[in-house]
Amino acid sequence: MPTISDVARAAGVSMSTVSYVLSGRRPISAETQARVKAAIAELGYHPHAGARALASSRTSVLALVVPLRVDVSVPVIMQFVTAVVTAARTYNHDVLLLTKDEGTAGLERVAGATMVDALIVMDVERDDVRIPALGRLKQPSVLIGLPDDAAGIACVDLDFAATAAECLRHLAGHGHRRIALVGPSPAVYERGTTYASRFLTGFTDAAAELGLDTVAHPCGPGAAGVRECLAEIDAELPEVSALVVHNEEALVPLLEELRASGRRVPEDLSIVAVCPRDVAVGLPVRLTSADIPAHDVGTLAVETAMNLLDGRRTPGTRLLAPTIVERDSCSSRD
Amino acid sequence: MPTISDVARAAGVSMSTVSYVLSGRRPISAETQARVKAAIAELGYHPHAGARALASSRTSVLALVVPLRVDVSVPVIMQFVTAVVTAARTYNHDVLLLTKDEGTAGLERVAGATMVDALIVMDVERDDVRIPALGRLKQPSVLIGLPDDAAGIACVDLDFAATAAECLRHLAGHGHRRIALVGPSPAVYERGTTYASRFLTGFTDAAAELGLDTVAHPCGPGAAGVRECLAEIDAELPEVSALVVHNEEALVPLLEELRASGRRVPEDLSIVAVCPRDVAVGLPVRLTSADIPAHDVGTLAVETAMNLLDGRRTPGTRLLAPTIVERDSCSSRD
DNA sequence: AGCGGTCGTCGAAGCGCTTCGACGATGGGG
DNA sequence: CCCCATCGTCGAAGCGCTTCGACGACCGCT
Repeated sequence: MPTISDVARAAGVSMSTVSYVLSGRRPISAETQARVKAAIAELGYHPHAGARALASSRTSVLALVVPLRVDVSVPVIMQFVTAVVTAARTYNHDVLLLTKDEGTAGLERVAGATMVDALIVMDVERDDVRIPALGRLKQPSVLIGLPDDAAGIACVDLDFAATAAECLRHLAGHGHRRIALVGPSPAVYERGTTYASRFLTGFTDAAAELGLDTVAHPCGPGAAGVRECLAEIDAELPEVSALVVHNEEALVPLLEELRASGRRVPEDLSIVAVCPRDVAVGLPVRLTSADIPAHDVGTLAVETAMNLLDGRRTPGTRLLAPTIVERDSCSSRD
Repeated sequence: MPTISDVARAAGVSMSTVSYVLSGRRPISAETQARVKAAIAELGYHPHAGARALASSRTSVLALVVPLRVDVSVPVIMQFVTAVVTAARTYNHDVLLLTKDEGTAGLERVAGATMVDALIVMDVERDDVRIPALGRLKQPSVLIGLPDDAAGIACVDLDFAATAAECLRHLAGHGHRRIALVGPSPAVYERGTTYASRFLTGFTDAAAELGLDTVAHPCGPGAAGVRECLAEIDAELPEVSALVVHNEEALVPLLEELRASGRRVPEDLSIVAVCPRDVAVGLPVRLTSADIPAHDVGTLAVETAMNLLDGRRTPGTRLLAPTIVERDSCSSRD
């Protein structure tokens, strides 16, 4: 492995000159640059990450904390992950993958050891113990999600309250007045994952504002969860004409259950789903959906982290506006 | 951030003593150890990863290369990833996440910069360009998968040929003689992902050996792919009584399509699927399946990497034996 | 002609850790 | 009783890089 001084010797310059060519932090003449770059290419030189980190106290690595045990759909998580990794690479950063189950210790380990420049944390809860821990680190962090007390922390997420309102507005625009929310699994609410409650609040508020008759129910896993949820909805809101489904896992069994019980979508029941586009179009009925912009959120999280690293002040919380895409699961009533 | 010399001063010993307490590479008296550990705890000392890497040329980081664009099911990939991350932590290592689309450059970057101690590479293809590149690195690597020429490289995977044979044996044991393989998407074959061809070869060989009538077809994405695949199977092998499905993505639309066309599982058609357990039990019909042991494979990959790092010789290729779990999708004929 | 200011480059001082050789202090064997 | 191991600890030399201060050379002014 050649070192920077091998390169310097080969190019007939000093180590510092090589370093400045690489970092661009001081002006170097075109000819010198060319000679240095040639030497680098010829020797196949790669700067040693550890040495660089030691001397500069920057690592070019981002930590990404992902949930391991999940009630939220795996493909969605993976979309966030790939968005973050891809975006990080555009800033010449790599991504160190931590799992949520390491809790606070994992954060402290990688931050304390100066393994990363910044942290991006997914799946934050209402009153997440990791938040105070993050505050104590010397590295900046960005949350994907929105805890109760987001003071002083950068947060990025979809605006779930607005999304719920938009779903209702869309259905109301098609003449629906009796609408039910099929929510995430009860476990998600209990854990205090705030996107669930933000969506629910948005749903309830918009329903009141629009003068709609609504009920909301969490929906447990599997066909059994779906059946139970539907039964409760039917009992509490007879002649419901539309469903807002904020639960990806429930989508397949839900459509199956409706089909089995002879209710056609959208003729008998309209559906607006909250899910990534590819899920919406991959089902037997192409669902009208509010997109979960995992890619945008992940990218924005990385950008925010980079701004923080550059000492730029950033808005504390960034909530992305919802987008509804009309497909085949929504009919009009009048 | 306290450094090792702060700790040394606080404990009244030299830096090297602190270092030896931490690494255990030289004997240190119990009293001294206690004093040092107390100082470490009190100061909240964390060794600086970069400095450590520079001095010792070991990073305690593993690179994991995952496929980004996938025809293989995302949850399965995620299972490998979590297995690798979890196993790595038991060896006090962290995981740097690379995506396959960076190709050879990504490997060379992290290896050249000494960011990682070893590499674990998923989704290797028949004649993967990354294999020669891996050979050139100074770090060892472990493949999850099996290329054509696995000489000199550590590989870990499920024994797909044996798995196929086992599936056929299971069905033959239930009296089935006319059996079709629903394979991965054509794209998977074209890309040269060898698990597909290994499975196919195992299927064909075992069919001959058992004297079965079989056909094999790849199965494109979505409901359309399934329909086409089934049509071809029915045309080429009338009165087929069982399906071996080696394609997770096809499972949902396949069951849907069978239901829609009035074929009951398992009364009219038996199915053995190749997929992780949770997928097999999460469908309308609980499928008899050959397990994809993502967790075991991931763990074994990490163990292999650690052995390699310790200079231990390891068997070049480790293929895990299949396990078939009987559920509700297989009926007997006689 | 003399002065200040860029520009391009160099030298050297660390960054925080590991590890090698050395060295007193014990202890056991001949 | 002496010698040689062994044990526990220390000092110092790097590991490969960044960065700060310095310093000629050269420019355009006055």
